[in-house]
Amino acid sequence: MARPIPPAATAQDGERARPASWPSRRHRNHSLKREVVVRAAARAFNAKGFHNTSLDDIAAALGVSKPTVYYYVESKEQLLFECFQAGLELIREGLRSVEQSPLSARERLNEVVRHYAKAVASEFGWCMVRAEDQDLGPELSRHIKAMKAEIDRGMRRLLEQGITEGSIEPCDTKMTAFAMAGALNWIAHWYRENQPMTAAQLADKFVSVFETGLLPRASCPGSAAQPG
Amino acid sequence: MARPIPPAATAQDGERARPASWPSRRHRNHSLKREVVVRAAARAFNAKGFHNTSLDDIAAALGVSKPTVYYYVESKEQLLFECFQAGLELIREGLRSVEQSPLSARERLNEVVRHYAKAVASEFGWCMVRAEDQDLGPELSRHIKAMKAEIDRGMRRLLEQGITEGSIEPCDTKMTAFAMAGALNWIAHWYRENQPMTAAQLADKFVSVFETGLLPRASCPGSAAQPG
DNA sequence: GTAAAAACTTACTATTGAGTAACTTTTCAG
DNA sequence: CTGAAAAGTTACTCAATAGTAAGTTTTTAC
Repeated sequence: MARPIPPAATAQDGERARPASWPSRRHRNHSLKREVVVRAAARAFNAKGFHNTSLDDIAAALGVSKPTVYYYVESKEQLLFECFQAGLELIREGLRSVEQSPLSARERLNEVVRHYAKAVASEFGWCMVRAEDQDLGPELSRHIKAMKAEIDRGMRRLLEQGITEGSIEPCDTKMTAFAMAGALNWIAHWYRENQPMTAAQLADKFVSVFETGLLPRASCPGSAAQPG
Repeated sequence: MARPIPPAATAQDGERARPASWPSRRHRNHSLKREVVVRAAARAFNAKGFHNTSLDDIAAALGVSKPTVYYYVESKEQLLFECFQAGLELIREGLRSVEQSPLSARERLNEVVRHYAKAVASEFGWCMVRAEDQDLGPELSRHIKAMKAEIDRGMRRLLEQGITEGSIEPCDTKMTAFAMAGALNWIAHWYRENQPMTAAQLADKFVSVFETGLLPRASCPGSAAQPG
């Protein structure tokens, strides 16, 4: 009896399938299962919120008992942190991916926005965006804040570069970055309940919203196809 | 002994000072004190989050005992609901305030944005934005969702009108409304910790960010002073 | 002055849920 | 086959806290 965590869950939903057999053979890999646990936690937090989810819930969702969850993870706080981090890491990847790009700053920023939107629409999006730093101890909280600050700096720098090189309209870079990040973060609130489009389509929509602005520009020919 | 809730707290921080003596004389008015309790709850939730705030905390902040809080309010859930509602009501006021306005749809939308930003920067902003509907029963949750939907409809309608009349650049009104609301809601996350400007200044900044967009428009003369 | 209503108190109950101790089963190296 | 390590289990502890019961003080209507 006591069927362990179903290994199918690892490659089950979304995400490109993992190399199938990586560190050691069979399904008896600790870190792989740990990942499954974190993912289950993310889904549970997603559905019911952090404080309304007990570790018994998470265990039940996996078909195991609570101490098994503790066998893989140190505490509930740690579990939240991992979800947090997994989501933020997706965004940081987006920032790194354009570091060497020859595109204009605006196009690079758009690329970051696309990554960002997909990260927030992922299963970790809700945790990343909704988790309160008050639920993490000072250590972990500081770590998360540092990652967030890095993302903010990266976006502002792209805005500044774009303004300097002329691919982005001059603006208050701080407020613009805040507004963009806020709009993107908020996706986590509605996307899971209501998925009228794929994350990629959604990402493109947001790029377009950020680029356009409310003021009419129809009288300005060619502005929709700016160089860069 | 047992000094009751200090009436000074009502007019203590921010917000225009209340008429000082309104419904009945003396400080023995039930609904006035109830308001003080709700406001204290908002501040406490603001500081520590809903689930990390006990009713003992709120009572202590007011210098009374927990059953006194229950004397004014039915449950913790109700307390959250009131905060929620207080914030949303500020936004709805914004929407109503422009209903009869002769301004262009874009200017009316800007006015709504200004109201919205101020509401989110208020002491109820955090609750309104961060409270999870999972923390409210089905009844109250439905009520909140209805109010949110109304706000969304109002913003979309202004966008549509603006596009029709030419004061707003054509766009995907649904996504644009989502992005704007998200950016505004997110203000609640950073404004309380870091208040580099007044709520009014902040509101104007956001109006400007939404209007401008990232695509350069410098080559388009006169676009900054559109009619309407 | 006095009795009833309003406003608060102390001192509980009852539940939930994080985390652990101690024991059992499964897997696998040799 | 076998014993030790890995993976799980049952059955707890213990603290926090939402909410209440029952009694006390304060206010005010008359």
